[in-house]
Amino acid sequence: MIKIDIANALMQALPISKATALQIVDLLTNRMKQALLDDERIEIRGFGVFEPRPRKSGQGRNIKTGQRVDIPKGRSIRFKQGKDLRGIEVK
Amino acid sequence: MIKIDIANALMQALPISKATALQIVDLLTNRMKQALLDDERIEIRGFGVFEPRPRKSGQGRNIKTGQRVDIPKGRSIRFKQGKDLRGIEVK
DNA sequence: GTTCCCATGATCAAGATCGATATCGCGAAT
DNA sequence: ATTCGCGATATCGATCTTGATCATGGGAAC
Repeated sequence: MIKIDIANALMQALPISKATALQIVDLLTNRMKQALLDDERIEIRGFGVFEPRPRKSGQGRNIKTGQRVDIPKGRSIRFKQGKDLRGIEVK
Repeated sequence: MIKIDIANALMQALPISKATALQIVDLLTNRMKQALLDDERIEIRGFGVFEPRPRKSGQGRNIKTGQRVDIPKGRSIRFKQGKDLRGIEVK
């Protein structure tokens, strides 16, 4: 599923054009990006929670040279699946 | 940021009611949930990728009883942040 | 606006999994 | 059709994962 698929789902359920649907998707993702970049957590019950969290990790490895590389602390976004997505049966 | 905040952002940018905005948010999250439950990956360039993946884990521990608990293989949703969310500066 | 209900966070340990890097091929997005 | 983000890959330390229970607050009903 990619952006277009989501937009299609939207325009099928609402009386809007695909262009508008795409606008909406972009709008939402942009707002969410802003929030996450602003270190704000996003919680949508039933779906999941996006939580920006500091990462200190340690060191990785440069595949080319094989040498170790220090991984700066930085920050990562953790997505914790909500109840509706938990307990998924293994197919 | 919670569902209402997202809906507000939507209604501020588009000529729609808050009720409609909420509908849209629910619609999107529901469709995404369906896709994920259907073992489908969701990719939105720049934002991130939701990827259902099998988990085999091993065993955890029940805090109450202190006894080990077998962690069933199940499935988890991994969210990999896109380029726009990577390289977040540490504040 | 106000209230009620139930999803979520925190907590334990230990083992599975992730993340960062560089390059290229593929495919998402325009 | 063009552009440019993403997957795959290797290593290994940091981080996530599960279950039970209470407190908190998301979010929906009134």
